[in-house]
Amino acid sequence: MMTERKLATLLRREGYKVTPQRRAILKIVTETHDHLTPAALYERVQKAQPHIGLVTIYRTIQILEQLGLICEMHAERTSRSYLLKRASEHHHHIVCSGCGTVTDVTHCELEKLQEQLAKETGFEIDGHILEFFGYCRQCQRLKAE
Amino acid sequence: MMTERKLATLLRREGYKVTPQRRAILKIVTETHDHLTPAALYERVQKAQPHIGLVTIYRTIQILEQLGLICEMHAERTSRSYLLKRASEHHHHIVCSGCGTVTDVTHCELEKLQEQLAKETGFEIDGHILEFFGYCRQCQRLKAE
DNA sequence: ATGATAATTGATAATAATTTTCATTTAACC
DNA sequence: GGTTAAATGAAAATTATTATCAATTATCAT
Repeated sequence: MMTERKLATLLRREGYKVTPQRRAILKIVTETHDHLTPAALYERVQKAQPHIGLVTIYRTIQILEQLGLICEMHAERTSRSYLLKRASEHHHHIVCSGCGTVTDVTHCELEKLQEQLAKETGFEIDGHILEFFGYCRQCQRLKAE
Repeated sequence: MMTERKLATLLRREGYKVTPQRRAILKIVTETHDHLTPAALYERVQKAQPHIGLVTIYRTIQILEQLGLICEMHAERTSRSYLLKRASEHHHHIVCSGCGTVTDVTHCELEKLQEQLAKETGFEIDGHILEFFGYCRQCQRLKAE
């Protein structure tokens, strides 16, 4: 499991400083199971670090993304949103439209389809994005009420 | 094949007026094979309608999207981008990272996977987004040079 | 064809998301 | 503890998108 401490070590190893602001961000990111926009992350981090600036959030997100430690979601449109990369292999997400909880889908069987499509279309296919959305158990109950 | 004229008829049928501005937008959208951001569409439409406002582009895109006549792309992040919906059924796209050309993938076999995932995770899965990216034949050649 | 009417347009301003700049502060290393 | 390069935050700049509103215009019934 990825913890704040492990992420901090990874950052340090890459030459980044581990500041209290960054530590607070790492804490939130490792503890949450849903995807967060920069603004949402900012709001949560402020509780621990009231004087943090939104810019710091943006900058830290950028670093974490470059190091492949967080994933960007694709289904959201108004703002970007991110979540901790829990699975190290290639994987996809199921996102709850109700609460934003994200579950990983680690068995991806699109490579065959991808090869077939490459033959059919002449494209050299480098990758794909795939995301499922719907309602998690809890939100299904809430909807039913 | 979808033409400017057919789209215009559909708009009129839905109670929308077909203005010269909209006609110019429809023309570009039906003639291009890549996805366009509002700004890119604006730039192209201006050649035919120099006095058109960017707002009109946004508004027309919104109508076309509501009527299901264009698709929004998911891979782009800085701005939204759209393309004519050529296949009426559920389908996906292969996008060229070089030139932006989009090819439809009309055989989607994710329903089974989706059912399986629903069982495994307890999610009620409503849908998915899937997009492939890589290089089209022409851009492969250009890269090779 | 013409005129009435409601929708559309475009200029402008407002809002939202993201990035840049730069002087000040600070984590990491010795 | 001191040095140094990186990080921070305030503020401004940029980019994307949406809202407002007076002037214009496509459509439809004549």
